[in-house]
Amino acid sequence: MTMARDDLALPSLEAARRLLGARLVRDDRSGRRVGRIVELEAYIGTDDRASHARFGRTARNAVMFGRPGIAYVYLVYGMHHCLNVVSEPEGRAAALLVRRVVPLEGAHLMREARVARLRAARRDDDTDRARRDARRIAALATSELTDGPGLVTAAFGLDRSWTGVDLCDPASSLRLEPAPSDEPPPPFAAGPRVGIAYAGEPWTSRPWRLTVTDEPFAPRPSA
DNA sequence: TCAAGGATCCGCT
DNA sequence: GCGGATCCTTGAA
Repeated sequence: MTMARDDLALPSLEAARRLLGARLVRDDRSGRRVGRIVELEAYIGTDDRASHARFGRTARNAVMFGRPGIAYVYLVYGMHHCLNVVSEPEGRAAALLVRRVVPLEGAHLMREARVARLRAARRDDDTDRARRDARRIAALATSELTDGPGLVTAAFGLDRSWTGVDLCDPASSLRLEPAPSDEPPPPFAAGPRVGIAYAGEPWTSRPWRLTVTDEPFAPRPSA
C-alpha cells in the first residue's frame, strides 16, 4: 500500500503532518531500503521567497506546479541532491523537502550507496582517501546514514533523474508508504527552515520545518 | 551570452 | 567553528 495522493493534495503543512512518520521506500533488484520520515520542510506557493517557485514556473520547478505525490529532486551547491514531495492540489506550486529519515531496513545498502556517491564525487583516484571514506562511513551509526537532505539522496541513490517519479504508485521503485496502522501519528515540533537567509523576512522565520520528537536522536527543533 | 549564488556536507583548525 | 567544493539555474544584458 502506498500513501494516498489525497493526503498530499492538502495545504502543505497538513500534508507534511501526514507524511511525518511515513516510510520512504526504495525497492529494486539490489534490495530494499526503508526510512522513517522524521524531518520535513515546506516550500509553499510562489510568494515564498525561499521556494524554487519564487520566480514563477520554469523548466526546473515545473513539477512543483503539477500533481501532488510526484518527486522533485534538484541539485544544490553543485554537488548535493535534495528529494522533495510535491504537495497541494495541482496548479498550486508547493513541495516538502525530505531533510531526514531514520533507516529501518537496508542500512547496508545505504552505506554502500553513501560510499559510491563519494567515489563518484572524487575527481582523482586517490585510493588512500577512498579507503578513509569507506572506513568513515562504516563507522557511522545507522541513524547518521540519512541525517540530512543530501545524505538521504546519497543513501537512497537518488539524483535529478528521479524527478517526476510518482511516489504514490505502488509500481514505482521509489515510493511512500504510510506507517503501520498500529503506530500512532508521531509528536512533532515546528521551527524555522534552514539555509534560507537569502529569502528575508517573514520567510526565514516561518515555522515550516517539522521535526518528529519521539526519535531517540531527534535533533532540536531550533538547531 | 554572462555572472552570481545556492533548500549542503566534509575536512581541517 | 569555518571555508571550500562544484555546477546548474536564473535574471539581466
